[in-house]
Amino acid sequence: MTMAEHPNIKAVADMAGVSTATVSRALSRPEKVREDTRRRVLEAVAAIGFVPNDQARAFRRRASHTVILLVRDISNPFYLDIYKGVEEAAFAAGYKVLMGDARDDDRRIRHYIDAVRERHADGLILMIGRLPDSLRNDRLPPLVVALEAIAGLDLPTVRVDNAAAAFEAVTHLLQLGHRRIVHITGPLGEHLGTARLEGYRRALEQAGIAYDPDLVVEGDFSLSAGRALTLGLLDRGRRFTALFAASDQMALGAIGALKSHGIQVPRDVSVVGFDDTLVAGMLDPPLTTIHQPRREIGQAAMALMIRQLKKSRSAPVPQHCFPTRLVIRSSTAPCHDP
Amino acid sequence: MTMAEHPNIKAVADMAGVSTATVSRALSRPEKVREDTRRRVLEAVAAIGFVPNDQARAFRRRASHTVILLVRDISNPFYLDIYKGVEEAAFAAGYKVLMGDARDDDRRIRHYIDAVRERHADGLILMIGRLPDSLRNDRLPPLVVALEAIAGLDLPTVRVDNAAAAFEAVTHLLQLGHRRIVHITGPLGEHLGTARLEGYRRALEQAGIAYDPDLVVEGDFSLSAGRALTLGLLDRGRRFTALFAASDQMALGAIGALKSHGIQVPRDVSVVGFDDTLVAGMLDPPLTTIHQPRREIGQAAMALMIRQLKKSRSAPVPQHCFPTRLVIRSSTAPCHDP
DNA sequence: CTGTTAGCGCATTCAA
DNA sequence: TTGAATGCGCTAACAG
Repeated sequence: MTMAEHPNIKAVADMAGVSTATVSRALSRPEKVREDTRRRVLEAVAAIGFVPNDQARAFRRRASHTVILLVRDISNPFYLDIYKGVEEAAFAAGYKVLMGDARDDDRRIRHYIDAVRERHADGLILMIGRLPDSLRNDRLPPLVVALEAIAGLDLPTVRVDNAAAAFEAVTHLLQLGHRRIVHITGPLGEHLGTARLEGYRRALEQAGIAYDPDLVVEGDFSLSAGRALTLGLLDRGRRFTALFAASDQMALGAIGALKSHGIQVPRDVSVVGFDDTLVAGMLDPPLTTIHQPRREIGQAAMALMIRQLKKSRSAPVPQHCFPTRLVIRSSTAPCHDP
Repeated sequence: MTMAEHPNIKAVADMAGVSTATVSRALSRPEKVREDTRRRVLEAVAAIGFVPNDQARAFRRRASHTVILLVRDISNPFYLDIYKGVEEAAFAAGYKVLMGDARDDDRRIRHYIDAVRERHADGLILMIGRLPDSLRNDRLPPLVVALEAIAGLDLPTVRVDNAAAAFEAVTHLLQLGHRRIVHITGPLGEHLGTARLEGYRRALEQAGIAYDPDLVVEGDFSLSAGRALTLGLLDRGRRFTALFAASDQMALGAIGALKSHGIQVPRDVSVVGFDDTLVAGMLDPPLTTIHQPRREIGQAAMALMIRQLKKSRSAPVPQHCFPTRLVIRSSTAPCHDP
């Protein structure tokens, strides 16, 4: 007698001398089955080497137990720890995680949203700052937003206080005596960009320093933007003794640009980043930056997702806020400039 | 008349005045359906807002069109470009990619292998160096190995010539006049570790330099290992003018250890890494290292996977070999030591 | 080229 | 507590 390639619930039922319904119950809702029946079923399962076909189960239950984590740009190591947190929470709850790369491309974003309609996934954790207009009118699938905010949409969110974090970063520079502080922002069409800019302004205001638009340039979080914008400032002859970048990547680009002009960090210019990515501590000099508890944020986002999926869209929209922390390393120093 | 929450193929069939089979064909194998019938079906699809339930489709076809990419440690940015390549090839072919974190933990590895038995995925792309013994006897799911090798298993593989790459790296150091060259290896129980060590030995041999076991220490690719092992060598008073680490992470750790002893790179000691990760070029000094075409490797691995899934386990085991390239930056310099 | 029919494997009624 | 029967949505024979 040869064993079936993929024994099914029927084979188990036959061997255990019960019905398929009982096998199904014994496996999915053990409490609804008598002790010794359950034992017999489990023995048959083991004997036959039965593995439930989760594809069929998902089909029947209309739930895939899969969640998509959609990020801006997958090649940013920033997301790795987030993913790790999401994956851990998912793994523990029997969920799988699919990672999606939005690349600021409407077609790709749409594709991942559609994946829920096609039942590949039950919901999405968004780490992007906007949705294509073409989607705004559709009925959206279960969503959780992590570290971002999508204008006009009130969604369950895991966030940090970006303005407060930026305020702390800039205040650190002010306390070191800096007065002419450049800010390379994120995209100003999105919350991440405006909130950090807001913190920058508030810090200056509190210190009684006028806001100088010449010292503020709009970036997009990328290394190349950080480099190009800093070079632009230097070319235009802007004078400054400190620079606050809205991401470590841009801080990195800025440092490269400064070095290429023979400007030393932190001797001539202090630099603060945002994110505390892995590289931040390895740079020369190690970067002062804002740390976010990425792993915990990922876990919380997944927890929110699971909750939403279980409660079938309950009323209150949960907002989970995590603290940030300024990590002071060696890229910032007292201002020597009068 | 209200629209169904999730219109199915039957609704489309009714509206288009055809059978469900025709709708199915019109969508999955358009060439098997007459032009105008197809048009009518597509109109109905659009009118109704029908989205195929891929869960049901996968269930019926017994294929999930999902592949798992199982890596050693997800927090290593090295894998991001690989993932990107895999995802691109998958996206283009209508496949999804699930990323799994092995963490050198048998339970986790087993879990991801089981995911195929449970029909979550059709196969796995492995970037790990071993499988738990408990699995060796089982019938394994479709596998592709990328950049690694699993002892005793002859699997479709995308690889680079690690020995040749290491040979090139060490030869570079030899040409700079170095004679006492440390090698921090990968795990010597696995191919990645032994192959690179082999290249190191061959390079020394060709230069007529005796192999000195005191200069070779076994690491595990991690930053902390690089640091600790280098400190160990220094503590033991080993003298060397160059160091070849089997990963950038370990090179990073080594540089940190050297700096902490006041040893400058590359003035006092030249350092070569392996992988050309993002940080390599940003370090101070920028790291000389071995570059691997990660994105292409990811694409090739996915292509091999798809081929395997389509051809239902054909006979010849494809081996795809990619070239590596020594990227010379500033962490290596001529030897000043006699 | 198209329709009819029959399941895929499982979870869930409804009775017993 | 258990079994018989039903159908999720779709695709794949098989006829016509």
